[in-house]
Amino acid sequence: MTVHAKRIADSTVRRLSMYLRYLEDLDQEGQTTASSDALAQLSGTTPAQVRKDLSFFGSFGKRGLGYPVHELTTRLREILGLAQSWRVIIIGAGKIGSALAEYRGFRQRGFTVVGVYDNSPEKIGRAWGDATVRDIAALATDVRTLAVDIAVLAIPADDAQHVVDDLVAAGVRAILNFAPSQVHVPTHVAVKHVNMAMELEGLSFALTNRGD
Amino acid sequence: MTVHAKRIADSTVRRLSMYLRYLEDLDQEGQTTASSDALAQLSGTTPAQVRKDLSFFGSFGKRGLGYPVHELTTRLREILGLAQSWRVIIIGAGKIGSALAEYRGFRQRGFTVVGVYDNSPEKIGRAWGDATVRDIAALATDVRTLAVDIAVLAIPADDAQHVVDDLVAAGVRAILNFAPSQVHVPTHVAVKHVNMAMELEGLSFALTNRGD
DNA sequence: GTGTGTGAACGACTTCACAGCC
DNA sequence: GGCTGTGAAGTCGTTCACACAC
Repeated sequence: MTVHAKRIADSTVRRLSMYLRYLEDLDQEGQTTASSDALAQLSGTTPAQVRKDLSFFGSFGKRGLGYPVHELTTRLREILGLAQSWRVIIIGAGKIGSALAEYRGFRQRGFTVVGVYDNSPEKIGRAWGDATVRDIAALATDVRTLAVDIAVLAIPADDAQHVVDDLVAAGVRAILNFAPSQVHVPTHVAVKHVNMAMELEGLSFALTNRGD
Repeated sequence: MTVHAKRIADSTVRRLSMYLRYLEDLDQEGQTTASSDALAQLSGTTPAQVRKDLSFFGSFGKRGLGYPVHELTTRLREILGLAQSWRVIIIGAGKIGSALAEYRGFRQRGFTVVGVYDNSPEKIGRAWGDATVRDIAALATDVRTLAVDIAVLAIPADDAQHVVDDLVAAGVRAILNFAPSQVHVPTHVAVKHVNMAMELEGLSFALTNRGD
């Protein structure tokens, strides 16, 4: 299963994620089919792109009709690995972490927070949602006992690489990094960066060079 | 000034932003020059990429030596439009917005929060950092009087397009969208998306298809 | 010798365009 | 008639490799 001849591009996966979101909406609205054109308009891409993206994984559509909404929704969940539940820890008991944990879609999509960590004595031991903030020193052992799949880093940039090294050593294979710094990992570890500052600077650049 | 023959790629701008971050560090450490190789290693890219990125804007380096750290730092700030201060409003007085406003780099880079908005009666009127949460209904007029450059959207996906339309009508030309939905804007408006759910799903995909 | 600047080669993603099927 | 699936063509970004400057 999920044997791909080609490596799937990052951009494709991102779009699949977006298609899924809109398909869920359509499904709830009772739509039974959706054309590549409709999906494209919703997700801000082109019909050809939608068809190409989906074609990497099979032929889900019916010519002359479009794609079966409910079926494709299920299929996309499988493809994205959302048919199962992922065990997530959040490192850094600050605003970002709690914004994430609070986010409805987070649980809805099968991500479960199984631990929250911080290095500040003031925060350790405090209640945090359903969980209790634990000492970051416990990470190495907890990663194994909690069977952690994904670690979310919401800590200062200077600490990021150090913590990542510990996580990787402990066996974590997926990291979502909110710290505004590049982290280095072995090839078998997947890392995604969310860098608000960078996006903001992208806007700054756009505003500055708008007149060209 | 800033007359570019070519359109600068988004990926290039993102890397410039990263180079700047590391150059600032190097500058503070007292480093006077940095090679493309050094910058590449810090930012997780290649030396050729660094040189190419910078070459779009001029010849800053000295052959055999590298790039002058302080000078390049200043130059990159100018290029990215960070030499000036940008006036930012945050829409949605929740965790995400406050995480952003709290972030040190935010102010440091010249982004100033000039207003915070929400539609919840419970939140309107409350203090929020230095500001007071205002009614989202005041947006249209405030955008002009406050001379807003950038609007940050930290509201539910369903409300995003509606608010964006209002913002665009009021003259905002740069939007940072944290809502997990695509928003449609005229071409003269710059939009960046930060979608945590999408990144997380990218990791889910990677974990699911790791064995390939 | 060391490291930049850059055209040329390469590779990857996107768009086109049309055959095929409903 | 409408819409998918997909090779082919096109476009855009990255990597190479080397002349050139310090």
